[in-house]
Amino acid sequence: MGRVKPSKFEIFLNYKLWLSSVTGEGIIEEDRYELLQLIKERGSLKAAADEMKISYRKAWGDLKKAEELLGYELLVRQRGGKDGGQSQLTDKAIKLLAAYHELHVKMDDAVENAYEEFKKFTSIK
Amino acid sequence: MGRVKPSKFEIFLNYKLWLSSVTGEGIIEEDRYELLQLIKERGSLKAAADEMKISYRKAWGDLKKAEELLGYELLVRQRGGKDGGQSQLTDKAIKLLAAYHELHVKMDDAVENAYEEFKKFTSIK
DNA sequence: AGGTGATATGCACCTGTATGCATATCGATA
DNA sequence: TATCGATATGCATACAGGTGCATATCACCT
Repeated sequence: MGRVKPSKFEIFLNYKLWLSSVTGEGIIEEDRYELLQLIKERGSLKAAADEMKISYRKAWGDLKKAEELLGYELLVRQRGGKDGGQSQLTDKAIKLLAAYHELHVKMDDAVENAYEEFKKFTSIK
Repeated sequence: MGRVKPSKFEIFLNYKLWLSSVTGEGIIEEDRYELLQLIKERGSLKAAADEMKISYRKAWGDLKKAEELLGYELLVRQRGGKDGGQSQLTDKAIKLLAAYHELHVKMDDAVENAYEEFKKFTSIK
């Protein structure tokens, strides 16, 4: 979520950006982006969920739904083995993350600009 | 809520913009903007709520909370009278709406641009 | 072969938010 | 001054999404 605080005013300007299916169901938004990012770093869904302090149950369910909506896999999962298992991002997932990030950066800029406009409003009062 | 559909791809790009208090509590977002807009046109909170198909109870509660967070009134209410009563927007409310709208227009542009970036992603596939 | 720890998934519960319902207040007009 | 319809507000219920818990599966390592 983006956030800007116009000075001298107790109003904050926020925005949320997300990718969705035709039906409007969310695929990737702020939290899922972070979750995927953490999985990429930790190589584990559980570790990522723990870090984000959300239940593994939810993290898993969210990703499953996202994959279902996208029609392709976001994770390469491995069960069993030395450490019990692990998960990595697929190439598509990595590209999707990059695209989302790109979008977010652009939106941040836009909000920053819009903020100027808002300051005018606050000065009119 | 803004929405753009990158062609040839079943993914939609959405965003939501809202003003909030320091604590993050929402003051004005899409729905409340529309509600206020309708009140402006109809001169009635009830009529606006009906039109939006939300309960009067909720509409009323939402506005009350918004006013509370802003620290000033959004509506000039009148109870009783010929038609039972009516509501109009205060000057501040009108300015706030205009400011919000301005922000939204800017964001729409930004999304439109970001959309180009996203198309690149979809072509990589 | 058994232990271990992450992935996989159903289900019951919990909690915050919306909806509905009930009721009070108010004031111009008939 | 009685009526009517919108504003005002409490409260109980309905509902959705998240959390926790339980349980199964899997495969490397000792």
